[in-house]
Amino acid sequence: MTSKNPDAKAPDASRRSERSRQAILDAALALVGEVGYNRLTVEAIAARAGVGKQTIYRWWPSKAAVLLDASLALSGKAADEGGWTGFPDTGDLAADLKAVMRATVDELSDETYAAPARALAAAGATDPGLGARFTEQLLEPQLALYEERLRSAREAGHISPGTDLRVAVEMLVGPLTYRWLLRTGPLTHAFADEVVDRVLAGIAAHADTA
Amino acid sequence: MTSKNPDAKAPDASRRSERSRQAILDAALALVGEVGYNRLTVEAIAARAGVGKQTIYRWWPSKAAVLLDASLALSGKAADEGGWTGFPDTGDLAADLKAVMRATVDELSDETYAAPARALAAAGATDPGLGARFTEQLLEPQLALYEERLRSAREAGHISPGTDLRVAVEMLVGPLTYRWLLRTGPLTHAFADEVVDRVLAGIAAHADTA
Amino acid sequence: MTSKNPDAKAPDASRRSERSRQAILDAALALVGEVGYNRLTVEAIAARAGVGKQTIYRWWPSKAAVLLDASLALSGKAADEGGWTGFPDTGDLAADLKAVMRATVDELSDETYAAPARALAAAGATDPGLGARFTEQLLEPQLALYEERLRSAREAGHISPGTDLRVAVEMLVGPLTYRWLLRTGPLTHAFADEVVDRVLAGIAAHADTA
Amino acid sequence: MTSKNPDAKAPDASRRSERSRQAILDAALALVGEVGYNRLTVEAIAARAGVGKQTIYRWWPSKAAVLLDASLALSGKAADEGGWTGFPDTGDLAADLKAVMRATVDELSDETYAAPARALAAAGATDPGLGARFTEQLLEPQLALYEERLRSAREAGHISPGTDLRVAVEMLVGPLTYRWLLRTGPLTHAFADEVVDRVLAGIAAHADTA
DNA sequence: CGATAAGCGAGACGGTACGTCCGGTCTTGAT
DNA sequence: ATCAAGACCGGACGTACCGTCTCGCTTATCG
Repeated sequence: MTSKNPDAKAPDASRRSERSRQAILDAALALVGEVGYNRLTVEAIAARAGVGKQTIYRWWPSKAAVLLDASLALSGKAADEGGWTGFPDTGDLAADLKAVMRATVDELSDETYAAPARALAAAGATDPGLGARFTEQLLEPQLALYEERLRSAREAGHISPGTDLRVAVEMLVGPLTYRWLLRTGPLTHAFADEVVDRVLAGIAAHADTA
Repeated sequence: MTSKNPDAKAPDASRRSERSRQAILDAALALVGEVGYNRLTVEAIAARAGVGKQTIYRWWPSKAAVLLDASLALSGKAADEGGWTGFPDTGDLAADLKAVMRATVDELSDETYAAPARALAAAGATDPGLGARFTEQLLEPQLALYEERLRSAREAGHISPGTDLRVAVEMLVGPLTYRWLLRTGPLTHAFADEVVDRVLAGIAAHADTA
Repeated sequence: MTSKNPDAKAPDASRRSERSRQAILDAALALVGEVGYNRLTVEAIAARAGVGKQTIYRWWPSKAAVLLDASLALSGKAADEGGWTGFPDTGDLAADLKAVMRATVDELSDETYAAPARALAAAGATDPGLGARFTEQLLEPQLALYEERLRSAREAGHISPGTDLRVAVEMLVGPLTYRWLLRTGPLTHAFADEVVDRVLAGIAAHADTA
Repeated sequence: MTSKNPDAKAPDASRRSERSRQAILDAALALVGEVGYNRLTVEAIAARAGVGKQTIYRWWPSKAAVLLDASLALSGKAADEGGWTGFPDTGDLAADLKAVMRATVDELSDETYAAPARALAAAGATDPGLGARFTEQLLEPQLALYEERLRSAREAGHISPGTDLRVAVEMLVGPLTYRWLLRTGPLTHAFADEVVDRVLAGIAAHADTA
């Protein structure tokens, strides 16, 4: 009789109220922006959404899960609207990476997007289950795009063939995320550019030929 | 110019009970290891420490602040016992960095140390005030050691004279911290070594001379 | 026109749990007998009743109010069980009054009944709002019975037609209550009889005919 | 090791600070008037009096005891100032009793005097130990004056020689106190007069001669 | 006449209870 | 069967006071 009770009656998703689902996700995003994650409560989400608390608990296990779904919806909508078909690939790896990293800096500086993201990252650090979903559903798709671009560059011979692409990706986004979460310094385009330049220098093709 | 209530009577620190202070910090560390940060309560800390709740609220504004002080004390004690006088400087920069980064990997893999640290990093991400103290008091001293070692290397001509040391430091610890907090992959010595090698390649002296 | 906060959401009384209501009243009576009014706490009532504190605060403003309702229920039950249809009226006024007053003396000497009553009287003396409810709901019904009996006697010509019945009633119960609350002397049947005799002498029919 | 520890060092009364004693009693009276007995706290008394809490606990066992002493001092001062040498004895018993009872009505209607008195009566009803002191030290002296006056009347043949003086006294003050504490009706001179007349009629000399 | 011990103002301390908030479950009536 | 509404049990919150316990600091005897 654990929390993930296999006997639990799974709610019938086909009867789910789409209206309520949307209202809950909207309310969660609005409230996390207003009061922050720590003061965000399921009760307030329900009240704001005009929904019974049970309707939230029926479909999500925690406020963090609600917020994660809300963020997924948000990023999905952003992708649709922005017409993002993928990572730019102009042939100039440094330029492409800088363009994306600068856009990321801008996004992380906009508290509308950043507040829920920060909250989820923080909650995920403490709650492994949530963290797994967060990483898998929000982070990985992004990382995969980076990785794909780097793979293309490696095949083009622009970076060393022995480069571990996964490590390279994390060397790019790691420092950015570090500054963003831990606020050890200003999150600027210059910082992003510098990281890109140094990482590329570290994995450059000539590095192995030397 | 207090942060919250200018009318608040500041308690008289000279009368503070050292016995209670220690008991509270010990209890906080013990409990965060047992139940995790989310289930950690001020009430439980007080009970475990054999202390009135007010004695906690008198000296700390939140459980996060207690945990920060506890971590500071812990790292202070670790430094004392470990006889750490600073960063190793054998002349071999890569080896020195790898030694420290591997030690960090080990520490972050030991949940005894990692649980409170993760909790604080997460709480700090959400609470700027706390985050500032966390970064300043726990993180910066570590970063400063890295920076100093890199400065020494730069002066010795082992890395490019134009290197922004601060950025270099964050390129080292950023990816590590990223994996640790977001669990995007296993936190291994190999990963640490790879990061060190790639970063050093990126800031190597010959990079500019080439 | 609520007494305190016009914004307060009134709870929906139709959904109230009768089981909880009963458990709370029972627990309150039991506890006031065990530890006395001063050491009676809302927390203990809730614990004993197996109820959340909020369920008490939702329906009552204070422990005194709980105790008042508990006493009302108790006196209601006593009236039901005792088959009390009203004041005795045998035609012998003195005998009837003595019977009732002696019964009152017995009741007030039984701490089971007396403890909550004393507590309520005391709390009511200090808290006008509570006092009004106490007087109106517990005391007045009793006084009305006395008054009715005296009216019947006045109509029968057994007491002076000019007698202020209200004052007469309070001359009967006042001294009794005085001894009970202030413990200026033993509360005995003899005392009750003496008061009845003296008061009747003071309002006797011949007093005006003389 | 009970609360009345015989080993307890009795404080040395000869060293007691009269200034503090007065300040405490004054503060207690002032505060009980401002916030009522229930919200009166030892801490507030100490703060208002500019006194350490221990100085209160050293000399009194509870806030009720402080208030009792304060009331004693107050009634003592009132007696001094009023030049009250005792009960009036003009030879007209009814007139004398009415004069005193009317004065009592006036006093009980003045919340300055009434608030602490009501609080003490209420506290005494619930706390036997305090009640005993209250009755003995504040009430009995008053009752004794009544009793003395009635004895004088009995010796003068104005009331029946068989009258139980103690009961007679309580028949006079009981109804008054009852109305005052339980607020069953307005506390007026007319009420006092009516009670005096009826009681005297009940214990009149001719009552036995008839 | 200087030590020494009391009372004293101040307030930190271990506790208990307060009244509130919210988590997560359950019940009711409407759709 | 889901939903809006919200009562319910439980538990933690942060606060207010309780009564005890040091702290230095006057006093005010007494050796």
